Amino acid sequence: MARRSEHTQDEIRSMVLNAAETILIEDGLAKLKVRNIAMEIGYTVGSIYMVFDNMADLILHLKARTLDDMALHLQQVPSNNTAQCCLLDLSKAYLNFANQHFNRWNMLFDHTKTPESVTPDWYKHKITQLFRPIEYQFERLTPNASAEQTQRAAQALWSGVHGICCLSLSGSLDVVGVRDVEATVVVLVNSFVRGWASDLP
Amino acid sequence: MARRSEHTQDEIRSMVLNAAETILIEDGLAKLKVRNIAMEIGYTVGSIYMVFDNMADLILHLKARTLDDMALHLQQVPSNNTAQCCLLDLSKAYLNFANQHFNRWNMLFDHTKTPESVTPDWYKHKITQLFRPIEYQFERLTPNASAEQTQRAAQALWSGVHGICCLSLSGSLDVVGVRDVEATVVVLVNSFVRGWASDLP
DNA sequence: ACCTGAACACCGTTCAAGT
DNA sequence: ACCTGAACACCGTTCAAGT
Repeated sequence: MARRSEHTQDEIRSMVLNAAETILIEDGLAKLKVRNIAMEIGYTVGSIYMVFDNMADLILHLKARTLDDMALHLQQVPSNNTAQCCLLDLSKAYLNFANQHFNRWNMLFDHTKTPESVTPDWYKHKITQLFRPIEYQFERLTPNASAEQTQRAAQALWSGVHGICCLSLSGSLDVVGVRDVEATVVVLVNSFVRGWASDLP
Repeated sequence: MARRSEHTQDEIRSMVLNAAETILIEDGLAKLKVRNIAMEIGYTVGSIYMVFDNMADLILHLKARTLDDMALHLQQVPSNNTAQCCLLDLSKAYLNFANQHFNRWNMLFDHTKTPESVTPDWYKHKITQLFRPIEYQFERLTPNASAEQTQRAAQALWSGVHGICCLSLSGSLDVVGVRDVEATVVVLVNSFVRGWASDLP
């Protein structure tokens, strides 16, 4: 046994990542097991621990990929409209992404698989970057606001949009479909933006 | 062995529930195991399956308890102030509860332990009731709004507050402490309420 | 050096067997 | 009827042993 050398370590690493992502998308995070992945790529469980520290490490990289895809998704939203309109579109785009890539989006907020381990800085940086488009629109909306105020507004609204997606798509809320969720998001964004702008110079 | 009859089924049931809650509070949901609970109450694992269908069933009842406690916590917020002030206080109370009972609050939004099983109606009803105080304040704020509009506003704001707690307390956001989170919540509530009220008659 | 696969510790759940 | 505890299936992780 052993010593096949059919693939480089880097190749195996991306094979693992791809197989894991496919399982995640199709069956959800709960169904993602080392033995599944190993089976899928034609290696044994031990091989996976050659290229990833453990399951938590693997999942962290799956999360990173998802954050990257989400960032791309948000970057495709036109930013030259009115600020309020852009914020609406960004929020709808977020809801859209969460809905279309439900299992991957859901994974982002599952903290059970990685208990109390410190999230690396490069991962936190990706999250920060995700807030940039929203912050940019708030800078356009209220140019005289301080950087701190802008950042807080972006955090408040973006977290708010996330919260609606969170409660709605997870079925905690009694909302019918995605259109219904979108209507709630629209109410949040419009009211918030109007209220925020009316207070700032 | 067996046939001790030291406790009735109902007694065992509440012993299980209490022991589980203690473990949950002290060590978090990830550390809650059947064998832990059995050890704690001086019975064996099999006994737990006499009084609960399975772990998911037990956790559901832990969630229900937490929702009840949260409802009590929110009911203690004075409701005779201005609507905006009351909504602020309610939001702060929610943040407060999430912070003080972090492990129990966190459990409410962990869907990994109970995969795709239908949430019973009595549980959904508890969630609906949790939105009542917020809806009530929106009724006071904009008396001419339709019931549907009021409900949507309550859902938008309350989900928003939850989203901030969610991202902040879980460390996804780069916020320093609870005071910082509260400031973000204040921004959300104030802006939203002002924007909402300015649009409705 | 690379990879295997058996082994380990630890889960939730079941159920024949005792009293 | 109540409760036990051994057994089962299934996890993530490790590591001595092969090539």
